Amino acid sequence: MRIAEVIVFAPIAHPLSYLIPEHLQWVIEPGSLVNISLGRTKKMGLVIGVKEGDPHALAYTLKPIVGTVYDVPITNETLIRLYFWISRYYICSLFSVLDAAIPTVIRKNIPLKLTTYLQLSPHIDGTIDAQKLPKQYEALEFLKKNSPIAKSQFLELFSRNILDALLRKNIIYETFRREERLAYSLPGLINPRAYDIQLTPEQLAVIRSVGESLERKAFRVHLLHGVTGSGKTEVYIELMRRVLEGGGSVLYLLPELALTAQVVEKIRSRLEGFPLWIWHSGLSDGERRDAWLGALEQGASIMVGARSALFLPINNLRLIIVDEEHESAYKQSENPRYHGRDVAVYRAQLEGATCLLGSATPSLESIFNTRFKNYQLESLTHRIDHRPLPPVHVVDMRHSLGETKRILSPLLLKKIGERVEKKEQTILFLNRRGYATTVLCKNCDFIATCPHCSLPLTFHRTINQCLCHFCSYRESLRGKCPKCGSPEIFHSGMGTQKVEQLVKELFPAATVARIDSDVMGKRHEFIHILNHFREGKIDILVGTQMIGKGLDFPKVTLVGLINADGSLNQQDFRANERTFQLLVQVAGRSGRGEYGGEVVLQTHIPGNETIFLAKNTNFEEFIAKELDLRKRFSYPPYRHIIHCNLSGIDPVTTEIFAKDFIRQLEGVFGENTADVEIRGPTLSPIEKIQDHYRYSVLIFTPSVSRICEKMSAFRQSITLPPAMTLCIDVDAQDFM
DNA sequence: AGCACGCCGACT
DNA sequence: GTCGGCGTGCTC
Repeated sequence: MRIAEVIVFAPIAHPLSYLIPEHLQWVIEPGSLVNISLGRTKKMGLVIGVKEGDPHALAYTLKPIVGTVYDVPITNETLIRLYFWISRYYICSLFSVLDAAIPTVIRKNIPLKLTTYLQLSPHIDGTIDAQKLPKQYEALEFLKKNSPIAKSQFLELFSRNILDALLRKNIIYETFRREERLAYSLPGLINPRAYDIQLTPEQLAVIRSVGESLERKAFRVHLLHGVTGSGKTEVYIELMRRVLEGGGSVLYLLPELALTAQVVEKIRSRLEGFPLWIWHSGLSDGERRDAWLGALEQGASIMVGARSALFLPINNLRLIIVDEEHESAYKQSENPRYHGRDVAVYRAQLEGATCLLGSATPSLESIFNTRFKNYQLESLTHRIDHRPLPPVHVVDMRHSLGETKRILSPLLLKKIGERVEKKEQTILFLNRRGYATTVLCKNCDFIATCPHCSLPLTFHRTINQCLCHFCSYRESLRGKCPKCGSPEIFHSGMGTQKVEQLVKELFPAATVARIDSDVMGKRHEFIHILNHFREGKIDILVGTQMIGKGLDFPKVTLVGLINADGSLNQQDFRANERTFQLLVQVAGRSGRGEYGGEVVLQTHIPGNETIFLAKNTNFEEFIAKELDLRKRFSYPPYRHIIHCNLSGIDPVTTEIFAKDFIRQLEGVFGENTADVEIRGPTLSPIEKIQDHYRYSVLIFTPSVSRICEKMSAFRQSITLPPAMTLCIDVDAQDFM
């Protein structure tokens, strides 16, 4: 008898076996979605394997599979291996992986939505008297120009009666068709520059190198480090073309959906004729279904999407591009807490495909991998047409007093004024991460730092002390700055609205727009603002880091970074890295066209090394310094961190449990071995969320694969006290 | 996840 | 005596 191994859509750690009934013998394969009964409830499951076996040899009786949801498998063995790997590596249930990997529309098998259309009959008997029946006449004239038309659209213009009359007279008839909801109908950005592309020698060299991997059809990872404005997208498109022409498919990943429209437009204009699909969280059920089934059936296609697109069953996948690979938005913050970039690399490995990671500011992890693993580094060192990187002016804001000057320095104001006069564009950029209550001396550059962790301390009002969240070191800094004199607890809080309002007051002649999370919620409004900005209808754009990524506006000649140091105060060993990336990326928005450009960077710590290196876009030196620092403290990328977050209502029992948790961990792994170092527990930076106190336990390890199985077993063995939750975050990106 | 079983408090 | 709380455990 044939037996199917089925993962049930229920939190069961283990696959269950089901009999394959005779009539489904040749239908069920790994990847088939099936209906099964579990206990006395009906459930859905995914077949992950089929084997020959004797059902009577088992201690329990097997139930038969009730039926299949589709007549074809909706996923494949490669993806099944990917699910298992994610579950193992990220220490989460298979159920949670499937939940993220297989969308509910696919699980529900919702019938395809048909839209009713109205079609003008080819032969019309007689005419309609324009005098007697003016409305019907009008409708007919309209239909002559607009047939076929969606019924709903027609009814917005004409009444129900008119429609019925025309139907009765057989002037029109109803038809049904599948809704057109391919990527092509996406409301997009206005087509960026139409061009005749002349690739630079540097670009050609990268294409040649990655092209070799594509031809070899063996797994390989390339990291493309190309300065802002160096034409990375052109390289991607050229490589995509090669893959598509050879009959392969491409997956193009972006860290967030705000960027998809722009990229899709660019690809569409350059790679016409190849099917292109979009995948992100904003799709409707129908769009999702179309994209999934389209990917499954169609070869030589392009899929542009967010990290969840990694789970699409793409036919003959040859190339995965991870754009802006350094972005921490690639990390999912709910279970399964996977990193899109790392899963992309693993999927490419399973597929025997090429993986291309690209960024102007690659992550330390990826740079590390080019040196110590097998990633191949590719570089684009020049901007297109040898345009220079914009000069950066650093403005010391420490002694700025007064409402206006505290936010906009005289230099920045002067330069904005010049742009407004010359009708050039300005982007003003706010670093929103600037809310941490770091202890920072206004007089000298002193930042209170933990002596054991090389991390800034956070001031806690409740205990009136500075605390390190990595090792619990605490220190009273009341009185004076240990370096000079007057200490002050500094926090830079200012919103985009405030800046917008101020700029409007100061430059009444200019058109000012703002993009922040409020606007981002509305996709159309966001695109609308960007279109207006591109068309030059907006002079000054104010926003947060959302506008700092990948956008290409040739007429921007000034970028102002209002609080460049905000993210340096973060309670996180990646603070330098994030700040550097942010500053370089945002500065890169300036001077992309033929007009040149410059950057004004306002900071309270002008002497800070990260800011200095970002000012000069000195990537090499930044990497050298930062890698050295990480090595000294054995932070990533030298070791991985598994962040365990324990939270409970009562602070005392939660802390006691956290300590007990560590004791048990040490029981499993030993106290400090080469494989595992355990730190904590410490109160989390956000110590209380919704009345739950949160404690962090950090596990440092050189290899997650070596310990994840033990971790998983450990997690299952412990019983959590009531109202206590445990989150395990492998390769955590933030420790809040 | 469901849905059982199971062991303790307040009700016809 | 039973109804019902939700703690623990199993589902091929």
